[in-house]
Amino acid sequence: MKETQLGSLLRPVRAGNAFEETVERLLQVVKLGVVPHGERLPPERDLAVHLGISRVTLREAIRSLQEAGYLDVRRGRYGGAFVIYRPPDPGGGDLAEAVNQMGAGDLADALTYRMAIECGAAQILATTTLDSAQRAMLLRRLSDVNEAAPTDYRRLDAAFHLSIAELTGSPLLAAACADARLRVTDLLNAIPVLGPNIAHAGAQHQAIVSAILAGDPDGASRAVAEHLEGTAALLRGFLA
Amino acid sequence: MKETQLGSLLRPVRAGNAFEETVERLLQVVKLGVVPHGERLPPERDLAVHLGISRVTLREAIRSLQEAGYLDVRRGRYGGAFVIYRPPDPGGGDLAEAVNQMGAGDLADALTYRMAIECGAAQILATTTLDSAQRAMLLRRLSDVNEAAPTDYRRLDAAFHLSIAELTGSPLLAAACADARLRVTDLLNAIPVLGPNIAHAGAQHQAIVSAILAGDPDGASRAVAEHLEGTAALLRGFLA
DNA sequence: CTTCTACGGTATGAAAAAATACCAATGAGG
DNA sequence: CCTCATTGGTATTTTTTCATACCGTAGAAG
Repeated sequence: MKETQLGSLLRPVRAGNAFEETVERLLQVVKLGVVPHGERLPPERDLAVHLGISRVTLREAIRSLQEAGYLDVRRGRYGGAFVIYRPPDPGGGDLAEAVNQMGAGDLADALTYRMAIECGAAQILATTTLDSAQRAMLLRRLSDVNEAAPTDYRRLDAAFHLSIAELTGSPLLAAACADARLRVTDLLNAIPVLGPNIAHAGAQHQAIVSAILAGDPDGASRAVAEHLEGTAALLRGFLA
Repeated sequence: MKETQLGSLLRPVRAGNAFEETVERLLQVVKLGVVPHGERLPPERDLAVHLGISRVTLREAIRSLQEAGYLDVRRGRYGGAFVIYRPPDPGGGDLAEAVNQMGAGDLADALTYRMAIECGAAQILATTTLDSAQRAMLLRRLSDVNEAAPTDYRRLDAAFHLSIAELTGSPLLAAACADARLRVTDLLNAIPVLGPNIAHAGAQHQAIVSAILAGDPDGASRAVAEHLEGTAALLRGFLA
């Protein structure tokens, strides 16, 4: 009984070594399309500072991503680490395989976590008074994703969801939201991007934004819950 | 515009060195009263495994807490690291000082984060069908905190809040909830535990549990929001 | 076609952290 | 009392990570 609480606090101080964590982080930046195909990552020195690691460790991580075919690293001025990864076929991959690569418990955990974070974020944003720039940003992200080509859909969808957390002004919340999304990226990428689904998701995105702008926390939260429950149910279905 | 999103993902891979993080973690276990006065921490070897660090690093952290007067370490069988820390006077400390030790931005961040996480967790728990053991646990935690002596109040309050996240069954969410609480522990400890406040909080705790058991997500979320908003407003008031 | 400079590439020594093995003390139980 | 299992204490080596300084390259600008 007290053991549960100890477990929540005495969890690992660090997920792995600096190298592995860095590879993972960069990989997700690439897979999420935050730095899209053809673009380059920030210079090594800057990146190392932002990630809070030494340049040596960062370089090891970059090299492993280079060898894995995600990055093209060029030297000289105007050089850098260019993303050559292309998001998987929007037609979808082997979802069952992707789901089973992750443990059943881990999947449920990730889905619950994401649901809580994103509902909470939307709810908070709906209670906040947004200035015009913030409203513009939100609407911009909404139209971006709802007008996206299939190839860019996942990337812009992620950007939209993340924007909600970022607009709350809480870096902690934004980080948690990014983290939650990262845990299901591979699974989402395996789901085909189909017209009807996009249209449905688009309406839900619109509902989320409307509730936020209307200052309706319950509505915003419920809209997010409905939106996420769709994919969550789909993913859970592949556990059996 | 894209810079914000990069910032959310290219944040530091690790908060500090292993030693500092370990000290911080253990300190919060002690301050939160998860291991109460007189009890002992798990054996070093177990602890090191749970925290994912080497025993050497763990021992350095323990020694610094020992020197700081939080722990009494005894050797031999039935020995261990015993907590000798006593929670601060429930009469409250210097709140203004505690608030100003933390940056204004950090405080707002922490409060927003906590609000989102706890609202989300309560909401999710309210949509879950709880078995009898889970209901019993929730009610137990509720009565624990609502019947607590002033000395134990903060500890049992923390346990109650954390239980909500734990009962969702998501370790990630539980960890996030613990983390959110830890960020405001020092501030809460500086707030005097007064009769009227306890009574008020008790009613709110009751409302939260009722909404959860009634399967009312919006109500649960709103109850949590109201509960947290009280202390949040108080803390924010000390920023000026 | 030279220069300038922002980038990646390399080398080296120090520090932090981990892995491993072993020592020492304590106190309950026989 | 003595035993012995469990716990903290110590020492040593290896691996990882960091800090710093410096080298090499490309390509735009002149």
